[in-house]
Amino acid sequence: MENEIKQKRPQLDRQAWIASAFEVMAEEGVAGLRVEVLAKRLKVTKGSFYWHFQDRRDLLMAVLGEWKEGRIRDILKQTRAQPGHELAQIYHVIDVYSTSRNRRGVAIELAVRDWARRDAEAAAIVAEVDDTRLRCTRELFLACGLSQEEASSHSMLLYAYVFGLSLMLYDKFHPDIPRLKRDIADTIARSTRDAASAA
Amino acid sequence: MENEIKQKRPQLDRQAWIASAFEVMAEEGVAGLRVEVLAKRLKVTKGSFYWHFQDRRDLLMAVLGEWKEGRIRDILKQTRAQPGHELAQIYHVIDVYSTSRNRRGVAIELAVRDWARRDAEAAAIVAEVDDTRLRCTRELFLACGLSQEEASSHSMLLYAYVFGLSLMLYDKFHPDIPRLKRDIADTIARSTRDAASAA
DNA sequence: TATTGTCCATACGCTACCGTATGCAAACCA
DNA sequence: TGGTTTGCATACGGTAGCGTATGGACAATA
Repeated sequence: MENEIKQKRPQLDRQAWIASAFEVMAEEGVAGLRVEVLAKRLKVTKGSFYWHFQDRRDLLMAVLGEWKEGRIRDILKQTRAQPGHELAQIYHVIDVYSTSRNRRGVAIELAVRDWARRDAEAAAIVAEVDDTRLRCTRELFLACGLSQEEASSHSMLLYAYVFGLSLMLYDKFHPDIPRLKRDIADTIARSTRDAASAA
Repeated sequence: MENEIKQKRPQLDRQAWIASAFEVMAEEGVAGLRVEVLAKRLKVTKGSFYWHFQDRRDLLMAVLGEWKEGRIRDILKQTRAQPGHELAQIYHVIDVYSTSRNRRGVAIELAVRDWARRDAEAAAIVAEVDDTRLRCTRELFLACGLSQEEASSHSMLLYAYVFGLSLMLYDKFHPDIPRLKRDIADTIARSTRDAASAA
């Protein structure tokens, strides 16, 4: 009876629902995150959903919590530089957080931020994540020799630039986008060296 | 019969619906832009709506068209500098397009861009607007003496920064945000002078 | 083998929408 | 003053979605 493969019910848990929720959020945004749609994806009915979750908001809050933890873990990891290699790490962060290398992550990021514009709890989480990220990159700039103020402003510029880029549609603008991005990364990171060497 | 004031029906036209649609979009995003909700706002029923518009998409396309025209008009206006004052104009653009001075406009901007992520027609419009804006600010940088490549990358950095900032929640990060923004504006605009004077 | 708990299906009521059909009053016109 | 057009109201059918209630299959347990 080899046709009986996978007759075992997957036995869903909250994690499976949450994982699937991230998928839908990346494609459709928070508004598209519907209980019955999600159920169809997982090939069960919403009866299952309401067993694992109290209601839709319960899922949303779980997604939010997981997103926060993941994002904070990630920024800590991406900004952990070997002493003396902080500048390289800055370039690395710019690269990793750019849309081209991280389409799915950016889509989720934008969905969460759009959500946060109308939901206080989501806004609080986003604020925490932003604060953490800003601090982490500031540390890198500080290690490059910038002053507190310079490091703060460069950190904010880096961060705003990366996510701002993900909002734009710029294909028509320039024939060599990769070069453009390199130049911009240089502008953000290199003025560092000027300031550092001037100090 | 002074109680009869304003018994005159406002006689709605497409413009009134479109204007109201922008309001709703700023608050709720495109997903919140529902025919019956809009009708309730205008104190009529959707019978009126379907007289002026073929369907919901008809309204959305009208909104999109108006948005595009307005944005292109605006960037042309904001980047029209008196010869010799291009650098000041760059600072002006950064200021005008920042969230704090233009909350409603930014909200609409984000709503449209969120929409564009899932709708090809909206994406085409956004691409046009982005291209126009990028070219306009590039002209300013060129007038400041930057090379083509430098002007392009600075234009893109300026633009991405401004809209990226509107995605962030950074109140906790720094005690003096205005100063931070000034420093960033200097970084974006001033490296201009370095490059120009170095040339 | 009866019992209980786990996990999901089915069926239901309810609301918010979309779009259509039709009625209707006021304004314009002849 | 009767007819036509304009601009909206009302009523209807249909879908999608939320949350609840309840039943049932299956596994572990006793």
